[in-house]
Amino acid sequence: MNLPPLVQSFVLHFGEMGSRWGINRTVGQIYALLYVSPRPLCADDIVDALGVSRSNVSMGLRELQAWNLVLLRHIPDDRRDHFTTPEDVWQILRVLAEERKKREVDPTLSVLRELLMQKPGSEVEQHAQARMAEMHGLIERLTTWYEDVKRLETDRLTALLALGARVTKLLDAKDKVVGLVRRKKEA
Amino acid sequence: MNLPPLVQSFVLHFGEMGSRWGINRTVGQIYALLYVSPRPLCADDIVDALGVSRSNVSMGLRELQAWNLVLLRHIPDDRRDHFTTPEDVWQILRVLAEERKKREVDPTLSVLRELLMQKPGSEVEQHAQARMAEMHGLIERLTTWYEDVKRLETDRLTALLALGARVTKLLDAKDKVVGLVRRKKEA
DNA sequence: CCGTCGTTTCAGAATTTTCTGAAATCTATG
DNA sequence: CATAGATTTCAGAAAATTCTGAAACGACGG
Repeated sequence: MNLPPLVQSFVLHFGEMGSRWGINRTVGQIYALLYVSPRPLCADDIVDALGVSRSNVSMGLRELQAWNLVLLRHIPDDRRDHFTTPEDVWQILRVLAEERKKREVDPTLSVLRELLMQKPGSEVEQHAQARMAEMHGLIERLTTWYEDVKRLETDRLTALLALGARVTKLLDAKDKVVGLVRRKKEA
Repeated sequence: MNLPPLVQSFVLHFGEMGSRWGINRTVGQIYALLYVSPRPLCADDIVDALGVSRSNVSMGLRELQAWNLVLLRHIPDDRRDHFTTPEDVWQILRVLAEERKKREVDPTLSVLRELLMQKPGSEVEQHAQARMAEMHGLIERLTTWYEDVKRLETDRLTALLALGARVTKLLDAKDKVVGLVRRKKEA
């Protein structure tokens, strides 16, 4: 590996973290490299930069494409495929959230649904099902919330984030206004 | 493994998913078993239920304790340690979020901060740093938002979730009111 | 203290995942 | 349609991880 020190540190860190994120080291490194690179890179650039085998890079890029985390770009007068990450970090966040949900949440949700359909055959199974129902409820709430907010445009989303916990103040205010209006109507 | 079918399916699924969640199969299974079990279990119960080695269970429990996902319970007149999961699923969610943040986000955040302190030595490094700054900004926003909302009590949180994307309506309303008040003041 | 019951540690075996190099496949162009 | 450049596939090597059984450890009652 032969990279400017700053870039190298970044790339190595992503490699390390890769395993905690459910992607392997090489994939993490490739992603990091593309993320900070000022221009699209082709597979051989990546081989040179990271010092891993050509085929490993090929597989890594394949996986990143499956994750929708890299984009294919074509450079004029060059037959080779070039790759970048989406420009906008918010876009990246969306993609990441979507993919993780698909891989880590949806399967569990569907298994839970299935198990909840079955008739419990004993006390123990009955209790188990009640627990599963709780979990199912929680996950479902979270995912519908997520489905909702993911549609928001970026500036809306940042506004929401900036608001943070103060949202509840707004909620209180709303309740108060609604209460007032209702009382007025009833009078 | 000798469990009621419903429980077995659940446990096996969690085992499978374990790897996608960064915990290993046995750990996932132990957790699932404790989650649906109507009473606390001791290590040997788990060995019997899952058919894995005693030491494997011991290590699994150790890891789950590190994750704060299981609780130690003592049963009167029994010297053995017994284990459960937190009763409240929301509590579990909080724990999970906290731990994942600690493991998956915080290290990256601190690396980014460190790299952003350094002086770039070239064009390429300069660009890389700009990209890192974008990522850092995004993560920081998210984490401060998270720090905010994690303090909310459960019912507040559910209210917020139920509201979903309609929060923005509320935001618009607020902006309107603020505008009115301001104009009134200026008049 | 000693023995018993329960838990933890740890070195190596088993398994799984990741990585490589060689060969196969693909594709644009002369 | 042959060829050269580029990419992908795949079987096995390398590395990492998970799991086990044996031994060490700890604590409590006698």
